[in-house]
Amino acid sequence: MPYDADMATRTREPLTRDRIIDAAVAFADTNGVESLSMRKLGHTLGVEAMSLYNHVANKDDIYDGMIDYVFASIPLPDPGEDWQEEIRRLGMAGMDAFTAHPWTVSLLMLRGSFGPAALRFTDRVFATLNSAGFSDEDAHHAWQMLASHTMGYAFQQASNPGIVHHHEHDLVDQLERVADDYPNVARLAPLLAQCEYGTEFAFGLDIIIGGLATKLD
Amino acid sequence: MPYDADMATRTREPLTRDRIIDAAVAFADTNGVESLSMRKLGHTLGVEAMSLYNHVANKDDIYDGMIDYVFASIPLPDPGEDWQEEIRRLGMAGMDAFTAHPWTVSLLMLRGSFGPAALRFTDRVFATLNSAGFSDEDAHHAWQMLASHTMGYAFQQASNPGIVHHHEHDLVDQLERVADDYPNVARLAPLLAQCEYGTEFAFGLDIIIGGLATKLD
DNA sequence: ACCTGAACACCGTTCAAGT
DNA sequence: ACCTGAACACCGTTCAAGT
Repeated sequence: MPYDADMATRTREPLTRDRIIDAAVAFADTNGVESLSMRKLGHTLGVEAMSLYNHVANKDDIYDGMIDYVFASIPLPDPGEDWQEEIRRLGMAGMDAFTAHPWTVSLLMLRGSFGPAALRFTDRVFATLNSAGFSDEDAHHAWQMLASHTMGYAFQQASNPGIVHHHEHDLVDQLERVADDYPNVARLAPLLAQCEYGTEFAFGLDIIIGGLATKLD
Repeated sequence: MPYDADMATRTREPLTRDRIIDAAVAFADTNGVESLSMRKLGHTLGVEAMSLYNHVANKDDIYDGMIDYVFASIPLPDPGEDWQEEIRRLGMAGMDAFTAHPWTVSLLMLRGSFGPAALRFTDRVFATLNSAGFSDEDAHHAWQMLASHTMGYAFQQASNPGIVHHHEHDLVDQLERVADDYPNVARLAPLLAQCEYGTEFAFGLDIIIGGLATKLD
C-alpha cells in the first residue's frame, strides 16, 4: 500500500543539509540544474519546500553544496610522485567529474564559491606544483592554464551545440544554405558533432604539460 | 515635461528584433544577464513586456541574438596571412569580446546555438587553419583547443571567485582557519585575486600555438 | 499590424501558526 | 526543534481585446 512507503520516506531519516544536497545532485544529474526548484526538490524528499530552509540558508547555499560535492569526488594528487603523471591523472579525473555532473560548470559560473573540498583540492594541486619546482608565480600560471583547459572542454561538452539558423526554413533548406555560405563549417560539422571530448581533452592536456615542462627546465 | 520624452521614446523608431537585442545586450552589460527579464527589458524600451513577442519568439530567441551580437563584434582572421599571427590576434579579440560582455559564456552554456555571425566566424577560422596546412582532423583539434582555452579563461574571469567557507564565522576566523588548513591556498590567494587574465591568457595562447606548430611541422 | 491588460502556471522566500 | 499553509513579489508566456 502506497501510504506505508510514503510514511517511510517521510519518517525514516531526518532532513539534513547533506541529504538535501545529495538529493539536489541526483535531481540535477537526471533532470538538469535549470529545472531544479525548491518545491520539486522538497517533493523528492517527501517534504514541503519551506522545510528545506531549516537546514539550508537558501538556494544558493544548495548550489554551493553541490559544487563542493563534485570537488570532493575528485581523487587528490600526491605531491611526492612524478608531477607530470599526477597532473595528467588529476586533469583526467576532473574531466570525469565534470562529465558525470555536467551542470558543475554552469554552477561555478553562477557562484564562484570555494567550499572545504574545493579548498583542499586547490591546496593539494599547489603543493604538487611547488614540490615539482615551480615558483609561486609559475604554479599560479600553471593552475590557471590547467583549470581553463579543463573548464573549457567541460564547457564545450556540456553545451552540446546544434547548428541553428535564425531564419525559419525546414531542415534541408537550412543545411543547403549552410553548405553554400559556410563550406568549411559544413565539411567539418560531422567532426564537431561526433567529437570525443575525453580524447581531445587528453591531447590538449599533454601539449600543456609539455609546455609547462619546458618552462620548468 | 517628462511626457514628451516618454512619447519620444515610445513613438521614435518602431520596435525591431535588432533594437530589442541591442537593448538586451546593454541591459546585461550593466545589470548582468541573470537579472534580465522580459518585463524590465520592455520597460527600457518604453513598452510592455508582451509587445516584445511580436518581434521575438521568446526569451531564448533573445539569448540567441545576444550571442550572435558578440560573435559579430569579433574581427575575422585573414586566411592569406601568417596563421600564427592571425590565430593569436583572433584569440585576443575573442577574449576582448568576452571581457566586454562577460555574460556570453553563461549564455553559450545555456544555449549552444550558432547564428549567422557565429557560423561565419567559425568558417573563417577553419579556412585559416586549412590554408595553413592543417588537415581537417587537425584543424578540428586546434579549434577545439583554442576554443577551450578562450572559453576557460573567459569563464574564470567572469566567475570572479571569492573564498567562502560554509561555516559561519566572521572574516578573521575564516582566514585564520584557511591559513592553517590550506597553507598553499593562503599563500597563493593574492596571486589569484589580482590575476591579470589578459596576460595570463596570452601566455597560455602562445604555448598552445607553439604546440600546434610543432604538430604541423 | 502592432500593442495591451488580465490571467495562468510557475518561481524563491518570509512569517505566523501549528506539533 | 522542526514542519507547514498562506502570502508576497516576482517570473515567462498566452490570449482575447483594443487601436
